Amino acid sequence: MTHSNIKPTEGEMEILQVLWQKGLATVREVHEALNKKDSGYTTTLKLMQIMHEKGLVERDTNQKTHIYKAIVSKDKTEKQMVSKMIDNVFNGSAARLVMQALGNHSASADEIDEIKKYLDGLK
Amino acid sequence: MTHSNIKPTEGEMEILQVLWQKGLATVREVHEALNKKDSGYTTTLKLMQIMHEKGLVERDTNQKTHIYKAIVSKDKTEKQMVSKMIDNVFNGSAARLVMQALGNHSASADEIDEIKKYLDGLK
DNA sequence: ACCGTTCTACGAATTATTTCGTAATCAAAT
DNA sequence: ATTTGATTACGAAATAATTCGTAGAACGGT
Repeated sequence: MTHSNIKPTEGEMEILQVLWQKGLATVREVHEALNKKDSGYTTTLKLMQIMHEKGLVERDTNQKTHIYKAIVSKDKTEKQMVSKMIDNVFNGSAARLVMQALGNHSASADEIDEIKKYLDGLK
Repeated sequence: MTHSNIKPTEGEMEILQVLWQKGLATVREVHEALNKKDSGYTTTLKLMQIMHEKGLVERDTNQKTHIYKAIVSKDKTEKQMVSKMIDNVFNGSAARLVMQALGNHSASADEIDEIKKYLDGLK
């Protein structure tokens, strides 16, 4: 691998979610989006500063209120997390993960159809 | 929920894998199964002792060498981890997780067929 | 009985992650 | 100008997870 193995922590992951969804956001916006009653504003701020050091996000500091943006791609990060779970939890079998996901999480008939279509497309 | 929300750490998860696979195992056996060059025997021991305190595993201490066994069910634990990931990473969409898992290289044609069969069975 | 090996117990060091308190800065409103 | 409120920076405490060192008990072979 030439490139960084990103491993966002759980807290960082939550923040990334918000950034991916919003595109651009201030710390305040992120903090309110995840409305955590258990932790304060400066906690979110600190996390985002650390994420900046790690290169997970970039920010525009021209204004007093900085504007953040995810650098890591949603797709890549998701793939990585899924890969890790397949390895760690399902001994490398993607199929087992899929079945566990479907058996459990009351996938709707629509979702199932969608997945079948997707599977057909794979061949 | 009446019942415990188990959240094995990553290290604990690795050990559970081994226990699920072997059924019964000593610390030594577990430690060699995960052949970590980066951490010693007593680390594995300590982890397993902590898992015992947490009620993740039980052990037979009649012999000098204790024999461990997972208490938490493989299926339930897997479901929980998958659920958590669906919520945390895929905003509640099982389908998105599935597609991300399959979009990966990791699924072989055989696996895909297996999944399709499984999907048919769901209806 | 003794020695060498293997095991458990467990405190403590290390590392990672999250959380907060406080100071300094800036902007807006009075 | 002064105050008020929102912001960043950042050290440090709090919490969680991993790792190790060492002591003591148990076992097997000689």
